[in-house]
Amino acid sequence: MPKGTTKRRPRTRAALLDAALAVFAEHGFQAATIEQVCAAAGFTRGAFYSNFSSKEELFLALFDQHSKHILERLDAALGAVPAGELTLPRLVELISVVEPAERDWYLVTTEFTLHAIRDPQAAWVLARHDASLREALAQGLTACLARAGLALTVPAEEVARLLIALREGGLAQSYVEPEELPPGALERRFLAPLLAAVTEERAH
Amino acid sequence: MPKGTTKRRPRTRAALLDAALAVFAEHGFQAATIEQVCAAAGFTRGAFYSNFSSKEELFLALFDQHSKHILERLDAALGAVPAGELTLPRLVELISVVEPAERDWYLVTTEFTLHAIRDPQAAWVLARHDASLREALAQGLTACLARAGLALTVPAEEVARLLIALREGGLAQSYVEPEELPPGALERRFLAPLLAAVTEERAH
DNA sequence: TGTACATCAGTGAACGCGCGTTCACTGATGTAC
DNA sequence: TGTACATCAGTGAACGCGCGTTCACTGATGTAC
Repeated sequence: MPKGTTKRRPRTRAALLDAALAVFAEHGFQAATIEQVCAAAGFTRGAFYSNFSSKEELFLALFDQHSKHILERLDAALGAVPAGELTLPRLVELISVVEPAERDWYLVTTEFTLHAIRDPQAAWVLARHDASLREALAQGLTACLARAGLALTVPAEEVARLLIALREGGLAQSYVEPEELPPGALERRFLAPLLAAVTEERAH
Repeated sequence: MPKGTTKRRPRTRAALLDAALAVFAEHGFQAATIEQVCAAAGFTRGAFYSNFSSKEELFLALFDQHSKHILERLDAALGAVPAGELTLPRLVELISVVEPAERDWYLVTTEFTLHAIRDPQAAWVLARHDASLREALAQGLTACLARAGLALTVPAEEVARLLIALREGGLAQSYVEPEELPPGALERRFLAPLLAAVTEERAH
């Protein structure tokens, strides 16, 4: 007689989350129906309510999953560069990378941001995530620049804010007209002069 | 016997648009109901369908109104600076201004952007607006810098893209946590070094 | 300036559909023996 | 290794409410005389 959750459970939940990402990205949170999510995952609506208490909770869970994912990826990317080989152009390239899957996440997380601007509780959740993302980015950036013999002349966290704003704002333009502005192009063009403007040679 | 439209018509339409901005900003396009818009404007739903063919059309009309408004404001702002008095700090301040009403517009136009990323027809509408905004910004910026004795070293239109990305991305962060990052703060901090990095003294 | 009347503008009840959520049930899982 | 059975997981029909849209009607507008 099963006591806790069975092996199926986490797989079903994961399938629903994957499906939700795709469906929310295609239709938006409000317009997307639970039926669509369940159909995409190969389940019925009952299965959904067995795993999530509401559509809203699904949205939160999806955001939460992304939060963890993006932090891991950032740590991996900024940490995995061989110490000697880090030049400014390589750092720029590192920051400018936009994966294809990013589009769906952009759509969902931007919608979550709008939700957060309207709803204090969601704002708190988003703010906490943003803060840890900024911190990780600030630390990683500082460390990377140090390895390239450079130091920031303004607080790292504010530079992190700038980079995030540039990425988000750039992606908005890119996804509306992908041929006009490929994702990451704005960073590739402006990041080097921009970082140069807020760094100096480090005395060691 | 009235032949064309009466005086009431445009006033009703304007009232509905004003109400729609407020209601869409508060609840989002999908969650907002036509009943809410009509109530806020002081009309019944019938009046709405007498002026707009659908909720979608209202959204488009609202975006269209904003497009015109923002272009006018940009022209006014960049054009109205006394020729002699334009310094880089003043230009930065000019670009960094964020009006209180901007928040509602940010919510509605960002939602429209997400819509446009999903829908080619909306994308076309948005792209046309963005293009004229970029052009106006590029021209205005070039002219302003010229008056300050400076010239851009990269295409003005790409700098315009950068400024727009920075503003949109910055506003997203500001509106989630207004106390942490006041609207326009990112521009005020980074615009001067950034512009300095992409301009040079003009030989004349 | 007033009045009649054709047209325009807005009213509000009704329709109908779609979707979030519930619930009684069936099948799957996995432990105990 | 098999089997019984308690619990867990997912099924799918039904509910009910809310909202976009329609439409027959009433009141407002403004021109003609």
